[in-house]
Amino acid sequence: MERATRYSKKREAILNVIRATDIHPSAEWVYQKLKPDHPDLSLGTVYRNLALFQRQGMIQSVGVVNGQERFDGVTAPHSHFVCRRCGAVMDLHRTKLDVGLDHRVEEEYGLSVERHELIFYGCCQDCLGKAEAHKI
Amino acid sequence: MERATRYSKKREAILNVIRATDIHPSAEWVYQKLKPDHPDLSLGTVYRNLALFQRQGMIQSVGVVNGQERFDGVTAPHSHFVCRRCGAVMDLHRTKLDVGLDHRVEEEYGLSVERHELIFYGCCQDCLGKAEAHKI
DNA sequence: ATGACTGCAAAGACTTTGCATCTTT
DNA sequence: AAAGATGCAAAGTCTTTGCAGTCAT
Repeated sequence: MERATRYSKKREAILNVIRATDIHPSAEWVYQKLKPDHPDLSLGTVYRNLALFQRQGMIQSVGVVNGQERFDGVTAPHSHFVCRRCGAVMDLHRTKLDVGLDHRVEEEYGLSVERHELIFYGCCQDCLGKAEAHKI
Repeated sequence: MERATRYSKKREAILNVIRATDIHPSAEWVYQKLKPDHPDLSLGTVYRNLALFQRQGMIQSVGVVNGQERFDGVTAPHSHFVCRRCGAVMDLHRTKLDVGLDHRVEEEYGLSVERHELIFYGCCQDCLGKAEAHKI
């Protein structure tokens, strides 16, 4: 059983920052974002709370991009796109996956499936534009 | 342009090891597997060659599981299952994804899509069994 | 007061890299 | 001989953790 959690101003702030952005931030990004308003915040606290939020199911990991784990405050199922050039992670809310897919995989392979991730890799619009500009 | 690559006994061995298994090994696993036959192999060489194989498109990363990057010698599109308990990564060859998906995402979002990954997370059969045995 | 939360800094884990040496061509 | 490949070990990144002090209940 997870021990009781008390209120904490910094914990609240960390969750708010994650929920207020759609860039799927890393721990470091959250830390930098909060530093101005919480000068005494430490990176360890960010990591500890990210881990807590994950255990509680309030946020999810989108995976590791360029060595840094990226998080998503939206836990409803949706797909992601990862730019291999700049590391941007974006939501693809319009790309729906079959709702029964998890269950079908369970049946077919005899596994217990909790969730799935559909991730597209490529080059984002920004980077495509920059690459183009560079060539000219 | 990638500089020319010469033959190397160890490089060949590394690729063979990856191609001979379906466990989606980590660098460390490849290293340990080769150590008996190549006592003077170094982990750095494994990393360097894994990076090379990736650039050449001979292997692909399946992502980072429990802190370690995992690789797949099969580059043809297929889905994966990751056990959150033991970290096992397995192929789901029977779970096909729409072939035109990449292209449709490109059109819909104005991105350049190279490939996608569909990964299921849950508990594998082995771990389900162990959990069951533990309860009794 | 109790026990959770945090800052700080050290430790850990994985990966990358510089350099001298060995191999391939 | 020239240039790539490797071993070794140091360095680099990101993340976790121990401990003493602080804060919520």
